[in-house]
Amino acid sequence: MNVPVSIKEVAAHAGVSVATVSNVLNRPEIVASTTRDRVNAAISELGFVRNESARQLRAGRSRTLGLVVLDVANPFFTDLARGVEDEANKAGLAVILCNSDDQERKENRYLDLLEEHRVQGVLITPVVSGGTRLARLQRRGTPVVLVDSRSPSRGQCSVAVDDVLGGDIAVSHLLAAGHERIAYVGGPASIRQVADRYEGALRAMDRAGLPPGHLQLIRVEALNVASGQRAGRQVAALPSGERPTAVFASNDLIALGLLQEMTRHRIRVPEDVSIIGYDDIDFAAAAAVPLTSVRQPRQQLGHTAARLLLEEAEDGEAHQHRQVIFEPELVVRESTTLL
Amino acid sequence: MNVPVSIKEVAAHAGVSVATVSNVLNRPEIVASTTRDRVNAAISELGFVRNESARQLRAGRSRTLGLVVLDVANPFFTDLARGVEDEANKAGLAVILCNSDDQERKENRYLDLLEEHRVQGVLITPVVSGGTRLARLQRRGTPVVLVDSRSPSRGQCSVAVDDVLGGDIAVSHLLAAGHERIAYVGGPASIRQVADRYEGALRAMDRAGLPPGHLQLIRVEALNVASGQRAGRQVAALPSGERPTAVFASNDLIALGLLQEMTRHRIRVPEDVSIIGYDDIDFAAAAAVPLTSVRQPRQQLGHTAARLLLEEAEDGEAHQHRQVIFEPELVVRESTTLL
DNA sequence: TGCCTGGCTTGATACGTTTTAATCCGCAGC
DNA sequence: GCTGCGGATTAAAACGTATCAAGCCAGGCA
Repeated sequence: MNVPVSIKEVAAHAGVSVATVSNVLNRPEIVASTTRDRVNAAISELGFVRNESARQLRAGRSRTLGLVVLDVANPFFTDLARGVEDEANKAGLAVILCNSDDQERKENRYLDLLEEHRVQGVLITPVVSGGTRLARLQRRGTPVVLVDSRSPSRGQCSVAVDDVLGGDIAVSHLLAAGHERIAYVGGPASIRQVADRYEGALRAMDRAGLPPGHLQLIRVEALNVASGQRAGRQVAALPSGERPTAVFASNDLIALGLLQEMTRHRIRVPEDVSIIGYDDIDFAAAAAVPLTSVRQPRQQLGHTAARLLLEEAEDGEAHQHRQVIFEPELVVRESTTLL
Repeated sequence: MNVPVSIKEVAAHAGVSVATVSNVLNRPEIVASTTRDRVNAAISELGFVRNESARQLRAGRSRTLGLVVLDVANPFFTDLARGVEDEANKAGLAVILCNSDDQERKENRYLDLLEEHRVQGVLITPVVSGGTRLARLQRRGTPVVLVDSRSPSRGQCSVAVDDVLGGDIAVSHLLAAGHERIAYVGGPASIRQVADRYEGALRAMDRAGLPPGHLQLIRVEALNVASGQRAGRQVAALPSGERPTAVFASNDLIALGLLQEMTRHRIRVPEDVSIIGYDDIDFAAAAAVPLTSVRQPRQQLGHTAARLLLEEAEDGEAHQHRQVIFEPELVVRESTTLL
């Protein structure tokens, strides 16, 4: 039983033609019930399993879709993936999850692979924004939806969260609590999310009548816990008179790193320093000092992106590209307090 | 350019036969260099992309492999997936990552899907151990490697970590630090990992001359942060004379939940209660009190599993199944201390 | 000149499925 | 008895690729 059985053998075994077997599989209602039963019996007796490759070849396109993320280890992306998966499953599609690891080379390799698989479409948070490979893929007819990144050209669908607003919300919360000496810990400026949140932070400062220079900027080289720790050591090293009373971290991983370093240096959170993160990943609530954070609708982001993609795959040429933008939401926990 | 171009059009454009084009793609060395150049020119000019479905149909099997995990949101599994991915990529294979979510129904659905895709093999941490669907899949010729779970029957390859030893190591560490009132927070007993770590813990107690009843057992219903918090509330509710001086959590997510709850109740870690986790996920080191934990070689687990699978896919009938067992390793940080 | 050799190239076939158009057959209506 | 109809079935073609056996041709040898 080591060699898979084909529709042909099922047909022979049931004494019908292959077309009938195929009909039983795809439009059971048009075949007479006695024949149907006979075919089904043959199928389970022989252990027949459809060959997806053959179906795809015939259909001209596959029943899968590609999702390319920057970092599978970041809970933000696994939650997003979860949303995509739900929606895809509902439509009977499988998801190929690819991890570009922030490297353009890996991203390109995966895009090639997905194109060879003739996926119905690609959901991607691109490493760089003007990628030629991605444009080419799309030009050749594969629907592409940008995830957590806005389309510059309106030539494609995209799903994102308003990060400027998010930055504004975060800093407004700190200002409302009486903080004025505030620092922003941002990753590489090339990452749009980082830049937007900074812009939002400045907007909030401005509205409060504070000059932009007033917001202290601490740069880190990546959006992970280790970088947050390094930033934390910088903050801890400041004399307490110059130390910010509140820190806005550009994501929760950074915030967790900061928090750990504060604790290690016996700087109390939130009494000495308030910390606010971004994303509201599950670990944020579970931190030793539960993190105040700006929540992004992660799963919904995934849902929506997948739905847009399916829509586009359905509509074909007639498709109207859409740019969906969600609003983030403040979640107050214990890591921030009144000054 | 919306309809993909096939090998046939490339052939026409280059003035050769389809066989030659195929040769250029698969065995370039056997075709004359001038022809090769002409074909390559045609390929890039027309924007030809191989059709993977057709290749697979012809080859009889796909160039992908399936990985089914219990919980993508658990960093243990994403790290493992990373290891699998590395190894698979090296062999030119893509990975379909499936999330069974601890539900047998979803697991079965994914197994069907993978079989229809004619994957080269399946790597799986099964929801239940005696699954008939899995056995059937294997009987029909798809190589299966059990991941983080030992094969009961030796009828298949498996990769696991010695969890009994891990439990022993954890509790021995606590005993050596002078703790005697120790609690074990375990998930559902049906999960092998949970049971094995418990057994190891008892073994260490026994060696130290302590009766099994001495190890306090706290059951939780799942291996996640929320369950850890619930366990933490139980522990905090005990009068301090009866409260364990050390807690061994069956994984890091539980330990993080415990830690948070201790902090909330002003029970100091490690001064009042030592906590040791299991897995050593990245968040363990980044917790506000960096967690002592029992490290599993997660990526290596993935590497090895993938390699075993590829071996089996290669060897065919002649394959000798292997059971690989890794040893866990103690990582001491700040959440445990001398009594 | 005829034959062989070896390097390249190619025609034909198969992989497993779906779908279209055609066929078959029993039966009602005239 | 013939026609037409409609439901059930089927033969055949197509999807794009890889491979095998066969073919072609230039050049070397007898």
